[in-house]
Amino acid sequence: MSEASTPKERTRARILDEAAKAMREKGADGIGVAALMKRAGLTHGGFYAHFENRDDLVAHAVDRMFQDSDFVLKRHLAGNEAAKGLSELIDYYLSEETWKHTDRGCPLPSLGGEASRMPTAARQRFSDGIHAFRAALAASLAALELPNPESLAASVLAEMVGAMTLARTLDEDAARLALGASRDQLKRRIGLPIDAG
Amino acid sequence: MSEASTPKERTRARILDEAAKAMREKGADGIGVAALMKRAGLTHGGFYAHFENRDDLVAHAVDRMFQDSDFVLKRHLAGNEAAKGLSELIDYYLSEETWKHTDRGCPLPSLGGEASRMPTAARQRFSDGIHAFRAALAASLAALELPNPESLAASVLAEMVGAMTLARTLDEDAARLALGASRDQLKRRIGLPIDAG
DNA sequence: TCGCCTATATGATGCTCATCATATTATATG
DNA sequence: CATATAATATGATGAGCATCATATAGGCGA
Repeated sequence: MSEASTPKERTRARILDEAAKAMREKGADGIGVAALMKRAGLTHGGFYAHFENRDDLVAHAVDRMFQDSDFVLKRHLAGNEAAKGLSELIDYYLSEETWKHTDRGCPLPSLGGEASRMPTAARQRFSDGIHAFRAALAASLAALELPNPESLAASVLAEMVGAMTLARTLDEDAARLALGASRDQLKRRIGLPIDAG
Repeated sequence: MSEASTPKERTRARILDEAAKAMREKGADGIGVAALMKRAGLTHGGFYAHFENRDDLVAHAVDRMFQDSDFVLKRHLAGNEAAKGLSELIDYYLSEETWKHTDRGCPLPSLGGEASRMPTAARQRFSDGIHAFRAALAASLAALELPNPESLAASVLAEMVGAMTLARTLDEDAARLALGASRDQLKRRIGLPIDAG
C-alpha cells in the first residue's frame, strides 16, 4: 500500500494503514493501541517509537484516509472529460460496493460526524481534506460551464457525503433506494445523462 | 422538557434528556454512566433501576433526539404552505444557530456516522427516524407537484445532513459558506425563491 | 408516630485502556 | 566474529469504565 525506504518507515506505514482501515470501520475510538499493533503484527510497546501519543496517530491516520480518497478522486476526474469523470465518481462514491466496504476510501461518511469532536490536529486534516475534495469538484463543474461552480461543488459534496452516511445506517434494500435516488438527482442537476438501472 | 406522571418517570426523563444532549455533543461514547447521572443530579448506582444497561439507554436516548427533531420538523412543515414550510425548514436546519448548538435537534449530523456501528436497537431507531424525516419531506415536495418527490426527498435529506456534518468540522467562516451554498442550491432545485443574504 | 416499600446512594469488582520503564532481539559496522 | 545501536517486546501503573450487591433515605398507609 505505502512504500518507504527504511524498515522503520515501512513499519510505521503498516501501522497507519491498519489504523486507517480500523478507524473507518469501527470509529476513531474503535481500536486501541494494543489491538492496532497486533493487527500490524507487532506488540503494543513499540507504538511510542512511531507516534507521540494516540492523538498523533489519529491525525496521521486521517491523512492516510484522505490519501486513499484523493487517489480514487483523481482516478476518475483526471484524464477524463469532465462530464464522464463526474459521472463515474458519483457512481463509484455512491455504489453498493462503497456502501459495503466501510474501511476503504473517503473517511467522511464514517468519521465526518466525529471530526468536530477530534483534537485540533486531526480536525484540521479533515478540514483540509474537505477543501481539497470540494476544489476538485469545483474544477470539473467549471469545465462543464455550470453557473456558480464553487457553490454547486459544496452542495454536491454535501449530498454525496450525506447520502452515504444515511445509506450506511439503513438496511440493504433501503440503502439501495437512497443511493440510487442521490445518484439520479446529482446527475440531473449537473446535467449528466442518467443511465437506466 | 418531558412531562411524566410518577417521580420515577420524571427522573428517567431527566436522565434521557441529559443523555440525548450529551451524546449529540460528545458522541455516543462521549459520556459515561457516572457522569451522566451526575448531570441529572444523581449518582451512578440508581442507573440500573431505569435502564437495562448502557445499550438500552443509548437506544432510548436516540428516540429522544428524534422527538426533538420531529418537533422542529412539524413546527415548520405543518400548518404552513408547503413552499414556505420547506424554505423555513431549510433555513433553520442549515442555520448558524444549528451549527453552534450541537446538542440540540436532529441527531444525524453528529451521530449519523456512528449509527451504523451501534447495537441493533439504537440503529433501528436511526433507521426509523430517517424514514420519517424523508416521508415528511416527500409529502411537502409532492404538494409542490415536483416530479419524483420520493427520490427528491431522499436527495434533499442527504444534502441537509451532509452539509451540516461537513460544516461542523469546518471553522466558522468556511462553515458559513458551506451552509449558504447548500441553502441556495436546495431552494433552487425545489423551485423556491432564494432570499438575498 | 411506626414500619414498609420504592427510589437512590455507597462501595466494590473486574475489565480495558494509554502510557512508560525496562529488557530483549535484530541489524549494521568494525 | 564482536560490539554498538536501532527496533520491538515485556510487564507494570494508574485511570476510567460498566455493572452489581448491598445499604440508606424518604414518602405513604396504618
